[in-house]
Amino acid sequence: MADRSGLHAALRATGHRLTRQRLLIMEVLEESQEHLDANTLFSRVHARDLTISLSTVYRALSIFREMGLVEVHQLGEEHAHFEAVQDAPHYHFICSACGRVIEFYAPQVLEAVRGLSQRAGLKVTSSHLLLGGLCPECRLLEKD
Amino acid sequence: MADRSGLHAALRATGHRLTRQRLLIMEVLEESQEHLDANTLFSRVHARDLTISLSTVYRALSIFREMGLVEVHQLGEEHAHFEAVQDAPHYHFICSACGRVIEFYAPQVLEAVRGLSQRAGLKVTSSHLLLGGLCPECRLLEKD
DNA sequence: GTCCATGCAAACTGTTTGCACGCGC
DNA sequence: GCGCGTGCAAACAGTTTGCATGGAC
Repeated sequence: MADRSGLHAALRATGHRLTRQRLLIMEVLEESQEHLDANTLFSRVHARDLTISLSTVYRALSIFREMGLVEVHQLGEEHAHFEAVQDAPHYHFICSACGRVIEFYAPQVLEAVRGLSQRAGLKVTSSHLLLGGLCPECRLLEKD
Repeated sequence: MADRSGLHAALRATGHRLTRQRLLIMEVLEESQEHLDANTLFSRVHARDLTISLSTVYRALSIFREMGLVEVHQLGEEHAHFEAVQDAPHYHFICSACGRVIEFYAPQVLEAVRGLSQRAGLKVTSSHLLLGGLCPECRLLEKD
């Protein structure tokens, strides 16, 4: 999806146009393997294109989300964080001391969810597991 | 905790005072086994005490959270939802069609988290698993 | 040329805060 | 009586929206 033509095709398929701004926003999103909030994403995009506006970033994120290209996470109860979707589903740990976000994989969770959805008759289309606590470093610091 | 003396003791232990407002807010929270957002909670509380204010609700929820009496959930990416803590940890499924929230238990998740935290050296103090999708009813409706 | 996408500023929602008064202890 | 807790209104942060212009197709 990192390539222009892939994004172009995906946009056309959903009735949207490929614009300079949308291309740039998706590029920055994919380059930064982090969970950017709207402001950080905006400043990175703005650094490369001074005319781009914050609302355009929000609007692009909104349609990317509808298209399934971007996921939204509510980390740490504050504002939203965005990331380009990846192949394998993953989850997040956020350190309450330093704020660092650690990604992890947990196939057992997927299995548990699958079993549950069958038993309860649910159709599960998204799953977010968010852990909070202390990361290894902060854990040591707190020891004293 | 539903009783006045329990709340009183818990508040005193953390250097807070028992007020008419805090007692009422906790009562309403415990009566409603739902995930109330601040406005709903406020209106229920307000119905019994016309002088109470929304900021008092927010302030009470804030100290209840610090005290570990109340949990906050970000359901459906909108505003926060609050609920009195329960004995067993549980998780949430939210139907994207009707908005209904279904609680469920999944001990496998706890185990997966425990294994992960040992391996990665994390100290996990909170875990939220939020599933999205279609509930049994809405799933049938969407079939056609 | 058509109509969607953009930039700007203003609106909006959920939540927090400053201040003077009131009440728990 | 001391000092925290309250109500009110104003501030605040993040996000969305109305409108006129610009650009994708």
